[in-house]
Formats: sequence, C-alpha cells, structure tokens
Amino acid sequence: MARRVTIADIAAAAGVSKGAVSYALNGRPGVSEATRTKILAIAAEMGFVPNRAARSLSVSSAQTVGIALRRPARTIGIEPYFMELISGIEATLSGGSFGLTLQIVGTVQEELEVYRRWWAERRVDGVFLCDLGTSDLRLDFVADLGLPAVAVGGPVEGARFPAVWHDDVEPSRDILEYLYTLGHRRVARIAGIPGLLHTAIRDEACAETAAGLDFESATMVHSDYTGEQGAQITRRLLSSANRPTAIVYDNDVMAVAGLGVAHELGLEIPEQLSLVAWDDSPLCRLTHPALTSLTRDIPAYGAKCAEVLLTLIGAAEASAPPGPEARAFSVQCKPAQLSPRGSTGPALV
Amino acid sequence: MARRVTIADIAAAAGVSKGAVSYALNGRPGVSEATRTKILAIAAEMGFVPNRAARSLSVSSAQTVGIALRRPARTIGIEPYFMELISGIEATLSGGSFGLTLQIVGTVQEELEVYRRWWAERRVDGVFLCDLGTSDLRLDFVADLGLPAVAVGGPVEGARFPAVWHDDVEPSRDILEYLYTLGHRRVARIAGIPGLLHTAIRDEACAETAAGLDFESATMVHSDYTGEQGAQITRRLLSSANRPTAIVYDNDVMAVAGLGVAHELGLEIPEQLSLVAWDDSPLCRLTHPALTSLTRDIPAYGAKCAEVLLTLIGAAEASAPPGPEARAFSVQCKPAQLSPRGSTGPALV
DNA sequence: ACGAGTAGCTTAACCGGATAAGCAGGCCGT
DNA sequence: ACGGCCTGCTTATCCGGTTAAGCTACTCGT
Repeated sequence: MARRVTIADIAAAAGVSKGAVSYALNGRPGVSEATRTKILAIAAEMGFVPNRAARSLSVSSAQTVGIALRRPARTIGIEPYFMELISGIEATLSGGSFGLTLQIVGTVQEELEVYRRWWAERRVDGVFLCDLGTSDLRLDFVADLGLPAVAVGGPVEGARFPAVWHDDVEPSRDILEYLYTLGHRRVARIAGIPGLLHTAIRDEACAETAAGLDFESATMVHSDYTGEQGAQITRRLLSSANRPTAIVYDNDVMAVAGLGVAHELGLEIPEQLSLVAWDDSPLCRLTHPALTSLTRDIPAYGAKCAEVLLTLIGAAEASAPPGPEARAFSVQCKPAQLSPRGSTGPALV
Repeated sequence: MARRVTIADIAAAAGVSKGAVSYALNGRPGVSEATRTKILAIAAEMGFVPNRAARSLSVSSAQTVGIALRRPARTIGIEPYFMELISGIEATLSGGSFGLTLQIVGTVQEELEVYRRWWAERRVDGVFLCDLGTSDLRLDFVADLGLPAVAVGGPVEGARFPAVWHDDVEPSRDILEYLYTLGHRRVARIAGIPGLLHTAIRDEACAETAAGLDFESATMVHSDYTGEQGAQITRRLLSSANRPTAIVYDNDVMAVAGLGVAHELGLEIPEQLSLVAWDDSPLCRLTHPALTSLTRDIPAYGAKCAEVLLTLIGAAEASAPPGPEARAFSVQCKPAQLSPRGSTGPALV
C-alpha cells in the first residue's frame, strides 16, 4: 500500500520549510526560481497530490460542485437527458480540477435539506438547479444561503444568480407551423409536468401559435414524462372520435412509447399519424421510423452550465456577495432545432 | 446570507470547551448526561452541521465514495443501466450520510489516474469498479493503493476485494432453451464489448448451451452496445441467406434498435422474428411489441454494492488492511429472470 | 483521615495545507 | 559607513474538527 506524500515530506527532502514548499507549489512569490524548480521537481518525483480536506479547510473552498436530481429511483435512468447533462458538466469540470457530487432526492424538502447540508458542511462551492418550477422555492432558498448556483433552465425572473437556458417559444412555433404546413389540422401535444417552468412556457407558446393558425383542434394533455403515461394518453387520444393526425411529445421517452402504441393500433407512420419528440437523444434514431425531434446539444448545454457556475464561484471567491451583475452571466443557448425524420409526413385527410 | 456554526460557537453558548462539545456530539463518554443534553439542544437550535473538511482532516476519512464511468459522453445517457445503478447506490448511501462523487472518463489510463488522485487527495473512502474486463488492470491497481473497492460484476478470481455479481450462465441457458422450445433453430446473439467480463461469460455459456441443443445455426457477433451497431448488425443478420428467426441482444438499447430494423424491413414480430433483450429497463416496455427481457433489479443491485462498500470501508477503518476475508463479502445476487413479452413467439418454419 | 480511583471537564496537540508576520542577509543610495 | 529596502526564507498561526493527556473535585474504601 502506497504512502501519501505531504508538503512536510517535500520540505524535508528539499531542506526547506513547509511554507516555502507551499509558496513554490502555488506559484506565489516568496521563493527564488532555483528553489521553486527544485521543489517542484521533488514534488513531482514523490508524486505529491495535496490533501483535499486540508486545502479545503484552509481556503474555505471545496473544489466541488453539486447536483441534486429529484426523480423517482426507478424512472431516472430512462431519460437520457440527465446523464448527457452530467457528462457535459464533467467535461468542463475535469479541466478545472473540480469534482462533482451527485445526490438523488425524492422531494423538494429533501432537496432543500441537501443544499443546506452541503452549504453548512462546505461540501460544495456551488450547485446546479435542475427542473425549474414556475415558482421555485429553491431559488430564494439557495440565494439566501449564499450558495452559488446556476439555474439549468429559464428564463428566471429577478433571480439572484445566472440561468443557462434555451428559448422554447421559437421551437414551439416551428413545430406547429411545420405540422400545419404538412397539412395537419388536428394536432395534440402530450406535455410534461405542469409545474415545470419549461412546460408552462411551451404550453403558452403552443397555445398562442395554435390560435394563430386555423387548426381544427389543438389538444394539450399534461403527463409525468413516463413512458407509461405517454402510451396511455396516446392510446386515449387515438381512440377519440376526431383523433389527431399529429402528436407532439414533450420528451423522447413518451414519443417512443407513443410510437409503440401507434404500432399496436396498426397505424402507418407517418401516413396515418405524425409524431414529434421534444429533446432529441440517440433514442429517437433507434426506432423505425426514426422520430422527428427538436434537437438540442445537451452535453454542450451541461458544459456551458458548468462554465457559468465556475465563473460564478470564481467571482464569489474574489469579491463579496454575488451582486446583481450575476444576471449578466445568464446565457441563452441556441434554441432547439427541428430535425425532420421519418415519423412526420403530410397529413392524408 | 446565513452564517455557519462551528463547535466553538456551541462551546461558547453552552459555556463549555470545544472538546466537551465534540464528545457530546459524537456520543462519546467524557461528559455528563445533563451537559450532553444541553449541548445537543444548543447545537440543534443553532443548526450546527460539522464542516466536512475539518472532520475529514482529523479522522482521515472523506465520508464519500466515488464512481468513475468510462463511456463516451454522447452515448452514456442512452443506457438506463448506469443511472439506475447510481440511484440504487444513492439509496443506501443517503442513509449513512455518505456522499457520492462521480467522474466520467475516456480511457482506462484516465480512470486509473482518477483513482490515484482520489486516493492521494483522500477525496473518497472507496470506489465502485464498473464494466469489469476479462483481465482488468484496475483490480490490482486499486488494491495496491489500498483503496477500498467493490467490483460491480464478477465473479472475480482471486480479487483482493469483494464483488457483487449475478450469475449469467443460468440466464444464458434459460434464454436459449426458451427459444429452442419455441421452435427456433437459427438463433443469433448480438453480444457486448468483447473485453468485458460478463460478455465473455455469456459468450461461453451461450456457446456451451447451444452446443447441447441441435440448433441449425447459433451465431454470435460482438458490438459496442450502441444502437447504431445494434441496428447495423441486425440488418446484416436479417439480410443473410439463412437468416435467424430469433435474435438475443446483450442490452436493451440494441434490442430496441433491432426492433426498429425489423419494422423497417417489414417483418412481423414475433411471427417472423423473435427478439430478446438482456438487461430489462422501462425502455423494453415502451415498444410494440414489448421486448422479452432478462430482468434484473438494477437499483437493488446498486444498493447492494453500496452496502458492501460501506461495510468494507467500516472494516478498513476498524482494522488494518482488508485481508483475504474480503472475498467472503462477495455477494451473488439473484440471476436475471426471463420476462416473456410480445417480442418472442413460436418459430413459424 | 487519607490516598486511590473516577467522573467530568479543560487544555493542547494534531490532521495538512495556506498565509501573515518576522527575520536574516545582500544591495542600494548617499 | 550606515539606514532603508528588497529578496528569500522561516516561524507561527489559522481553518474546524478529533482526541490524548492533564487537571480538579468528588466518592469511596480502609
């Protein structure tokens, strides 16, 4: 079993004091170039890696960011979204030697508890807030703690920290106009969880766009994002008297489930029914026909979120409180692009 | 912005020394019941949460475990497996106030580097080793460091730490016998990555079983687990002269892709082709027909892994090195159960 | 009544870094 | 030649916990 090297070991080997070693390793003035070089060489040779706890204790920073995911254990795996987001976050963090701490929680209360604990323990320097709600307890809670945070989604009105978000209004229009152009007059959308911010934004944008086009019917049904509900609602919609000729799903999982139901009912896709998935993922290309999707680059999105959080943490360390300039950090990403694939086609009236 | 409470604050409020507070909070002897109660009350009232770095520094334990995932950023999301595993791990950890640190790496070398860094930094008390290979560098590496670890998979010969694993031999037999009984005589298996331990185990078990039944042909093709390859290989298999009447996929993602290809080729499922997915996930129930799968409870599996790792860490703290008794910790979980669904049926020769 | 033992606390050292303050010695100007 | 001022290093303190060792006052046995 290998032994851990401390700066005291290096100091002894180099014949200098601990302080000198610290100055040398951190690139601070206080040691000559000759000594610095020697110390760095010895440190490298001995394979020195600083003890996190010791450094954290000194500098009051954990070099870690946290993410709490609030989804039931059994369903969290199915949505590729989070893993892609996390892998994007990781890509940025690794560069900056930051670590990522993950926690899965069941309720908002639990989530708030986690943030309080992380903050009190100084376990993380900042957090990502996912699944923003239309009125989200967490925003003020985290801001009151003084815990740097980035809202993964938005826009967030008067937030006390930055948001990284996509415009969902334009894609909402795009998709409905696309379907209208294809001749669809009866459309339905199986929306996400009602309390979520982006669901609300899409709801409104879709309603508005639909009002501007003369659809015969433009239904909207809320769901919980699971495949089961996606399938169930699809089945109901397709059994109704004037069934829609096109269905838009708020995530890829429900769209895949919807496609399954269409197959089950013997419907030809896209001849008898067009399907669109919000949130493209490799999943959408596995099916036949492949699903027309609204494509976003989730890993890139995660990377951007991490970048903003790191900047914010850097700022928080430098100056005092994250002032109102934090909002200036907010980043609006490229809206989702429509990727037409085999699941959409002209409406055959 | 709230202020963080330290034991010094509590000591001042209670009119005792830091030491007394520490004894009281940790349930150690050295303070009277009256004082202890008083200190606990004050700590609770002030909302005391110990600083992680300080505690870690003192007790040389991070109260954190780590998991490094080695998959390309873009494809990691698609497999529900990891998220389910993680959520299971979390379920156990939260109970023990342990944290989980996640890192996504690209290569084995990077992964080893991560373990070395985690160990040197004392960032984690133990790690989970996923995706075991047939001859895995990481086993000795991590054991040499003296970093407690649990092999997520197995069995592992002469490993210096426990493994949590499922038998894959029995399910291999189950599935081939099931297909044989259904009348299938030409079967194919799209296996996982060749270097992986469980791929090798399944390969051998399937070959052996197939040899015992008089299949006309029992093909095996290795893949990289992605939907693309699953689709591509399926397409090739189905275009061959004597195409198989049943295909077994080593994961759910490829099975879904395979189903897509079958639809694309206009094959009736299960009349003209039976499909089986290894590793059940909600994904398998989204399609039509639903995929016959080999079901394992992945969250429970993750929970078990975490439990074993925590035990191991506890043991490591108590005594010196994790001796040979570590192997006794190894846990064999219930083998995957065949869940017949719509994607398999009698072979119509 | 007196020493031993113990309960109950305080003090101080320690974990491994960062960093302010202190202190030699060399170089400078005048 | 001497005070002032860097340069380059050491010493000491701190971060916030844990914990061994020390001290005090009280109980108890003989």
